[in-house]
Amino acid sequence: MNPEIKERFNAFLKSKNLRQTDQREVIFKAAFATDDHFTAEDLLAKTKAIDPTTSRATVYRTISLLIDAGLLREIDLGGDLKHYDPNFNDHPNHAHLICVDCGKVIEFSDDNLSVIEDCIVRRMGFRPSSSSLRVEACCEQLRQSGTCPDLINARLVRKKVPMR
Amino acid sequence: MNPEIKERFNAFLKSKNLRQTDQREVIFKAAFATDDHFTAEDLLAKTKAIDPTTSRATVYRTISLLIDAGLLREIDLGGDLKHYDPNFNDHPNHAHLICVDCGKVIEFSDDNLSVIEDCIVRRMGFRPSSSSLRVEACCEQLRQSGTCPDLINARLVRKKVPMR
DNA sequence: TTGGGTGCAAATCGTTTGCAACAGA
DNA sequence: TCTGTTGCAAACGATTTGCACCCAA
Repeated sequence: MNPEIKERFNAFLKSKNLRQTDQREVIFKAAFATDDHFTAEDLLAKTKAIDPTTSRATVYRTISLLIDAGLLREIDLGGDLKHYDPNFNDHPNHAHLICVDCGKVIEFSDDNLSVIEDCIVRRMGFRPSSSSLRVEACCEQLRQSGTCPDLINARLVRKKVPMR
Repeated sequence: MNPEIKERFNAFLKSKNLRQTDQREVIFKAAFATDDHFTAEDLLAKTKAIDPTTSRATVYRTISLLIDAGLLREIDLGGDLKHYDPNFNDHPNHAHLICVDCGKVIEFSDDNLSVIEDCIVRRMGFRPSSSSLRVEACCEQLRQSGTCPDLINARLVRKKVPMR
């Protein structure tokens, strides 16, 4: 995990006169240990694996802090739960492709796409500040062979496949 | 309002052995009277304006039906409430630009964008089925003149500006 | 010391559901 | 008639909040 992110969190806390607590430390670690996205409940579980005494309320409150600090982003994976993505620090403009067959989530980014999007928005008289793209798609493997390796997990679990 | 959409709804109901009821009629009318997007609560209000006896439960149930029928799409406007967009029938690939200053929502679509997106996803081995793009941006007018005509409505109300 | 932080449990709020009465086909 | 449909109120589930106690600075 990129140590610079932790620096930024500490700086953010200081700038707002907020405190560096053990709980915030643990939740931060849990959130950025991998670049997997997660729900609030996922993060509570990851956190409790490190320190079982951490409360759900504090996890929610810390998620808000991390978002305010610009370190975490809420992403729309199309389900009913909110998902959070800790990977925008390393890949600022990535989008999400969701396999409608197995629920796999694949991150991708493309400069041509970013540039075109930027142009269109500017031509409309705006200055882009953030964008979020989600594509749902079927995998060719399933289409051709009638099966998909991850089909068992379909819909319920949205597994992440990291960027390149 | 495009009368063909109503046909499609009726055909959908028939195909599923579902019934054409007065409530579904009224809710449908309320949803497609304009091409404005709405929340469930918005739709309940629009519906009650026509027939005050319609219940919240039926509105929610009918929204699900309209989505299953492919006539209505859930869209992500970034807030906490789910929004629904009845305008994908006339503009199948449109995206949403949200002004971070006044909350205005502007629909747009662009063929270059659609094509590039399609190419990228296919190159990754998938066949695209649906995509959702939301861009947040600041309006130049605010940046230059320090004011924006709709600033008063900032954040809370997300007003819609229709396509072209 | 002191103002922010925490855990707990209760409250909130959008959405779903069980059920008895109702109504298309 | 036979099912699907409705309204109501209760249930649900994710998230937020009030509060008394706790602790970083």
